[in-house]
Amino acid sequence: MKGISIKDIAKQAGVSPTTVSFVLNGKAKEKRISEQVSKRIIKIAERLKYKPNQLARGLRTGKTKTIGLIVEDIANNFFATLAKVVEDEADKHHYKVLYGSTEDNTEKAKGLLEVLKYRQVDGYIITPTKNLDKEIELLREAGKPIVLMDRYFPHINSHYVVLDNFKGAYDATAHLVNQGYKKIAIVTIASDQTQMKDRMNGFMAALKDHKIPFNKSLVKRLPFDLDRAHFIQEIKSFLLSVKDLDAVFFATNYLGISGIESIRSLQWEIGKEIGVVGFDDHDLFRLHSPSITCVSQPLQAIGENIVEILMKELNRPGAAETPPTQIVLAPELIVRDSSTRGGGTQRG
Amino acid sequence: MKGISIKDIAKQAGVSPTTVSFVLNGKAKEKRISEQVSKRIIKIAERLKYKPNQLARGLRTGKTKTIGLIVEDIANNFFATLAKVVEDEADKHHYKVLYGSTEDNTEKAKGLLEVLKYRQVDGYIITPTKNLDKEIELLREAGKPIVLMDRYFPHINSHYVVLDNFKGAYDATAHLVNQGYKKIAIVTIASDQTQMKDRMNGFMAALKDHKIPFNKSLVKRLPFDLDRAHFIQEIKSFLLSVKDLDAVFFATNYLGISGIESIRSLQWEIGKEIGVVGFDDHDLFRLHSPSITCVSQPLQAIGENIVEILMKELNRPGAAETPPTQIVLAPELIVRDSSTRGGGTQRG
DNA sequence: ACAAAATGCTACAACGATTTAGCCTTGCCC
DNA sequence: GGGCAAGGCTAAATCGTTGTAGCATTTTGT
Repeated sequence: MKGISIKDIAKQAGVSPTTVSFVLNGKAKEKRISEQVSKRIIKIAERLKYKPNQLARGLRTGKTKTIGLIVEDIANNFFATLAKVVEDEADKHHYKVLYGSTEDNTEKAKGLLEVLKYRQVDGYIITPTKNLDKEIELLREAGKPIVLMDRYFPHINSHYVVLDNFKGAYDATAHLVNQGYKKIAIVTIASDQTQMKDRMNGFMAALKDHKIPFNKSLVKRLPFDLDRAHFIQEIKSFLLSVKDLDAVFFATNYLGISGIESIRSLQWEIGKEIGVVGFDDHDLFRLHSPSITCVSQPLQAIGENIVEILMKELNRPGAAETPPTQIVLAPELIVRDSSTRGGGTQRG
Repeated sequence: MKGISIKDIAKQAGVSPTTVSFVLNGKAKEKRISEQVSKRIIKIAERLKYKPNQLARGLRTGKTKTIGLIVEDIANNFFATLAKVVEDEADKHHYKVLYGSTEDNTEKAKGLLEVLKYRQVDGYIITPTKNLDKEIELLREAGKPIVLMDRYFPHINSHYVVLDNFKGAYDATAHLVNQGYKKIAIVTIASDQTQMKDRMNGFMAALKDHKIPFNKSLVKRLPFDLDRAHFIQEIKSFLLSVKDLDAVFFATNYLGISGIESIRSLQWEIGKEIGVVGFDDHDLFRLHSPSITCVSQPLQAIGENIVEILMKELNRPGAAETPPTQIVLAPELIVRDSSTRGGGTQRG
């Protein structure tokens, strides 16, 4: 039941716990412990399969070798895949991950931060929610390494790794225009956060650059916390409300999925009657008939960058403030059949 | 930087840390601390936003309020969704979750167990790998609460929550037979673990009960650790190798996805030329054209049961061994177009 | 009025590690 | 042989919390 402690080893080796600690932490030379004693201690430690109690160590050193990962929803493919990358990368540095989902709810996010804080995690990877800037500032002031992901606060000088959402949306929209679509709508999430704003701006910029008239009736903003049935219902009535609708850009993966369902239940032929582009790649987009064009995020690179930045911060000496590393990765537009005018007829 | 400790409160309140601890742990009455002092302490604690250091508490009490969740792959939809349910349920009991992915590799799993152990997690939720029985026994003997999921070891008397995999596969196969399919193949993972064995057995039992001849050429067992391209390649050549193949049952979600890709690259019409049933539901199965029939697991119920059992164990007094709770949940066969002979022609 | 019981609180050890300060030898130099 | 340095180790404090044992003081019972 009780684990092996440093004392047990000390007793068996006939030395003090201090000596054992020195040896096991590789400070034998530095602390002038004889080879003889060192070897004996190491042998005993191995025989007893000694593993230091991380709680005790953490209490003493202030380092828990744990990072907190706050995502929007761990069940979402995008975040789950990222969690895997983060897990793997963190593991290389012997860190473990405590995760939590905010469901884009600021109160939940605050709660998570609090819990992670008093669990003394060493660093944070945060997908922030709307009003989390204050809390993040406080953490940062407390000297805790933080890397924001997916979105960030422009007025906060923090590390972050995000997608070039503007470019993602711009490319998607420009692609639709180049394919000959004239009346392009966007279905997005009602949110002031950077990732959604940038997508919206990218969409509008592309229209403008291609001299396509824009008006507000082409935009549908939905609340984040609808269930699927309501998403579908809202999207359907929106699509029906736009005259001569040509194509639609869904600004998140789950909107894309619900969007496809909506369009299908309207019995419109995707790629023929209506062009579709989604966000984030997904098995569904790849294998749907017709396959769905999408803006794909480089998940591996995102995760690697996040952990790399965090590790650098964690190993940074003392309170030396480093200038924030802010990485904006390029998306890839994966062109598939849903946006290439498969040769079919058009409605209207 | 430094957090507020019990000592800070003690100092401000002019009492001893012991008193503060008693009050803050709700033992004021029991330990006969006056109302006056109690209130004062509580007020100060609130003002300072005191949060107990969980490391220190864990070190002292031996309880970390953390559970270890070992899954096969957190990026897999099935496990990610379950991780969400576990997170939510654990949160209700103020537990946090440390996760890790085994990739079905026993060495990785052992490593994870070790790490979780010396991080003193209170309980474990484990998706075991092949030879993990020994380690699990050891943990159990050490009195650690453990709940296995997705699969279990028949010779180990442990708690577990699994699907009735036999029934899942049986129902799927029987359904195909009832739809008139005669030559039904199975693509599964080469594994001796219960979940795969049961699926295999369910498949065979259904064939037998329906007097459909069985032979080994109808079975393809693939190693778990292939990448998608190789899965597809293997599945394609297998499908081509079976004479008069009618229908195929894919025994895991990722095999189903690769299976669909394989069949499509063979240009066979799913649901018409070949019946298909997959395992675990997925957006792709629901929205594929044609939609894919599948055996669906009750994820919410699985997660709830797991956490419920674990919490019961965690609150169990001392070493009182409880008889293991072993829950086998019924799957639901979701019948869709891929297995209902959409009226099209058949090959051959 | 005096012992016994109840009240209200605290000192201190412990959890398991790390780390600072320092103790005793032994060896060396002149 | 006296002083100094180096060598080889350890005592004890510390991290923040909990919990046992116990110390005063007041109240109660007879």
